[in-house]
Amino acid sequence: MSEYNHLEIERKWQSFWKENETFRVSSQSDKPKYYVLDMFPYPSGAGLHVGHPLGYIASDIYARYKRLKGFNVLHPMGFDSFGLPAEQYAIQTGQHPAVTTEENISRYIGQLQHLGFSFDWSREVRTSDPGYYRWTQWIFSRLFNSWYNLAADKAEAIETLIAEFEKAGNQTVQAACDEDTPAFTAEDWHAFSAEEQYELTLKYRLTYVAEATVNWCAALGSVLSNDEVKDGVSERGGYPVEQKRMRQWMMRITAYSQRLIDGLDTIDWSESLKEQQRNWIGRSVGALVDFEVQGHAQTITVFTTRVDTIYGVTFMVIAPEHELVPTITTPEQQQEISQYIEQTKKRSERDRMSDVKTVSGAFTGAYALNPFNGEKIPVYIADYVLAGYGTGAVMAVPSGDQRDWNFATHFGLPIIPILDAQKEVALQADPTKEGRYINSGMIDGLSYAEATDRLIQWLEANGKGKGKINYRLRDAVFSRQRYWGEPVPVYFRENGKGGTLPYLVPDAELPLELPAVNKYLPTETGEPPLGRAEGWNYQGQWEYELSTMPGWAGSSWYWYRYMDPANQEAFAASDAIGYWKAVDLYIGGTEHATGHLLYSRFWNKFLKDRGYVPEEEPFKKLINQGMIQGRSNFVYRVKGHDAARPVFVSAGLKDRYETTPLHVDVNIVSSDILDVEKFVQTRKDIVGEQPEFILEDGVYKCGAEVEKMSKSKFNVVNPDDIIKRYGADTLRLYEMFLGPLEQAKPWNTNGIDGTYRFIRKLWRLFYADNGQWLVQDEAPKPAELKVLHRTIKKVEEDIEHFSFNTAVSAFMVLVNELGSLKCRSKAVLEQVLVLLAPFAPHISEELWEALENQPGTISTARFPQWEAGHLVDDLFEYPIQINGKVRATLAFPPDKSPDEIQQEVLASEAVAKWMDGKPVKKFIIVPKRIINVVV
RNA sequence: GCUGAAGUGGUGGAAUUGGUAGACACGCACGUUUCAGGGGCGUGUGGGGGUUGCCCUGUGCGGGUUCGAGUCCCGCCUUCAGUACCA
Repeated sequence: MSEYNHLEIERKWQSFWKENETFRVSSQSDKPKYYVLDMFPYPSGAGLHVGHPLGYIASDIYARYKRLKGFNVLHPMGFDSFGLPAEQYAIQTGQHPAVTTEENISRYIGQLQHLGFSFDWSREVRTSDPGYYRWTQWIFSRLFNSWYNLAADKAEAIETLIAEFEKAGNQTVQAACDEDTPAFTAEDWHAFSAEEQYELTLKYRLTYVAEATVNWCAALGSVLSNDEVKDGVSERGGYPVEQKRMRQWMMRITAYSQRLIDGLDTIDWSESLKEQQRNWIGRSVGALVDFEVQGHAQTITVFTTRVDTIYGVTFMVIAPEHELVPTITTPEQQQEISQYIEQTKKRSERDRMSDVKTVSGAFTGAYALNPFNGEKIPVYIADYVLAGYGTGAVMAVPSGDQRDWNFATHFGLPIIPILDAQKEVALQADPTKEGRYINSGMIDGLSYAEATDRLIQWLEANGKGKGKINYRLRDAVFSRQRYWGEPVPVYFRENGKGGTLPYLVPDAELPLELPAVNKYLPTETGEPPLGRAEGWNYQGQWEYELSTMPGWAGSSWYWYRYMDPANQEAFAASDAIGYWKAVDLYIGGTEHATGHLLYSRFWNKFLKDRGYVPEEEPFKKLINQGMIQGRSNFVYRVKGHDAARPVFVSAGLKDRYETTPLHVDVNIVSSDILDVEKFVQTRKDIVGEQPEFILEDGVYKCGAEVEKMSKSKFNVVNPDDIIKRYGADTLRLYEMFLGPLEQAKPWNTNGIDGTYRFIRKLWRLFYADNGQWLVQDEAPKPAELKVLHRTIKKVEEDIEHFSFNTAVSAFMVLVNELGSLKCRSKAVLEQVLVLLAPFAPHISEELWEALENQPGTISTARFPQWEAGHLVDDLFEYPIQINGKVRATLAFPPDKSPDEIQQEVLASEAVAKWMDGKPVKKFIIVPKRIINVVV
């Protein structure tokens, strides 16, 4: 083939790779391993758009590069195939989600293959395969059979906990457990029935059942996790979400809070992503302080990060939901309190968030006593205190906290300054930690750090409180009231007291397969869809759990399955895990920061604790590719015309009319100029019978705006069309060339011709326009070697830094220069192909094959290793600055000593002319840069 | 409010981390090719001036350090992303 035909070449090599299983990788090799992973996609019905492949192209370039560098590279792909859209579609059409999913996956695979990715498809996984979710269920069972030993700071088998209970009850055990766990001794334990003992262990297991306040989305018929709720509405669909108490499966992720924070320091992720996780976990160091309530036996415990402000406390505020509210409210205040609680309940979460300015609250009539000075302070309730954070009670310090200050001002409560460095606290709060304490009893005159230590010591010595680290992270809700997800491998058996207890389905009986149902909706009694399944019970008598696992279950361990995807005995064989260990490079979007990426780290740490995997962190390095946004085009319809005879005005003239902008399909717009004919043909719905177009400069220009790429905005660009027109190699290069990988950018095809031109220029280094073969077995010219090795070095560095856009630029320079040098040398052009193979694999393979097939040349190994680049410099030209201005240029060999250079420079006529006979004050040589002379 | 990132030509973006700012590409202009074309090739292209193998100016704004600053320091402004009655 002597003409560049991307369609033919790409088809040829894609089937070559497929038939030869070129990218199949073994888990046994003498080579060093490298694991490159993409976040696997949910196979949606819309197929891929040009934004999706961005990360896959980057990872593919890196994987191919690593192979050329002699690594054994694991680079798999699979599908996160449980999810909402297939189920919604099933509800509408009755088609089983498995069918929809299968169709979508086939389409995805086809599209991915057309991009020329080097995935090892023999390792493909799908989370909705029973052979896969068997092991998701198995991991769930391991979590159920584990507890978190705080003393050892790791998860252990539940048996070790039971052994402790038998020896010493639960008083010496340090464990992460439910707050309502009662105390018992070894004797108590032995006196309990088997069911009672079992029930107690449920309070310690890492996955457990609880009555939890959950985000209930009625429209979706399911609960959502906190990260699936955005601004009080569901992330998918934007439906309203309300708080509801329901029985739920929970994951005790909070046991891992500190380790999830600490682990961040050991991994190579972007600072912003780590920060997002840190904020989500929300560690705050502070203290618990017990306040006695006057006239009551109970105390109210508050959490504070500023114990040092304790002498500035002038009142206390507790959440309306606080358990002591009914107890401490005085009869006189009863009505006001009830009214306030009623009013709070009516306000949705969203209202509470949007309305942060209004001060509201109610006095309970009760007084608490400051443990340090016995001061009597009134106790209020207010909705700015959240029941779910800390202890649901705060000590209010109006001089140091603006919210407390607003509250105090509104209710006429006193404000006491506590630091000499505080600004006038009558005007506003000053949260400073500077200066020395005043009005502060035992800490008067101390600094912030001294005071905090002293106070916590006092609290602990007097049993009035203690230092405490608090986390914002909540245990994760693990139930979804949906059909298309992994069944929870649990059934319920009577406990002999009228209730039921959850028991695991034995491992040998996994997978617990998803049963058939007649409809994918909740039952009439409000049970999840699985309630419709006939005979859905264990051994014919005990009902299975009816909810399924959340979307993140299957994705929280999938990288291990790729290591050994067909294994029937384990989620992956230990020698495969021992070989691949963890993901070296993970590429994906930032939207999973507080979801998938956090849960995966949690499960990984758990699996490590229980000895199933070797590494504490699953993803060593993470790159977030930026989203490719759509660029929408608009036409402007003039208002006030008959719908059958609409008038459209070109963007430049639209200000002269009253217009309605309408999205127009970007695929019939080129450089913002509308293909009017196609528009009229394809959009009968808006053009009517006789549309009129007001043109400018003879064409109709569209308006444009950057928006998210979406079908409804008519701005989706399909990679298939681009591949057809320009080829996958061009698309790959172009997406990389578009800008830095991690940066969000709107899609445009403005520069794609330049990339296509580059590919054809490369082709013309090998074949002349008339199809004649140009490459000869001749010695490379020095200039060719120079530019070649400069490029190799640059590209190597760029790939290692994921700066693919500049690497592509370097290729363009290389090909331009070799073109003008009329390079014919086989040795040089071979290297060019190796260099380019990760980026544009099809054309590289094709030209490599052509090289091999030329008579008279010795066939070498198919794609040898990447040869390290080295600089070939005979002379280096230094611009010479005299007092800041470049006045001359001199060339020196790279090994010349600085002293010799200095002598020669000063001796040279060109320089002396500008120095005017003045003495040299400074002489600076920056190697390979510049020479600077100051006189 | 807090946290993180970023402001460079008409456009996307480079700049070896303190060393000739604007690489590479798009766009545009001119030229060229027996070029039908939106193709190929070449030249030019930050702004201003000019005696046209020259000068001045220039990286959001204002200062500073340095022989030398897009890059470092201080103070502002703007944009994007995440997050928030978190005690």
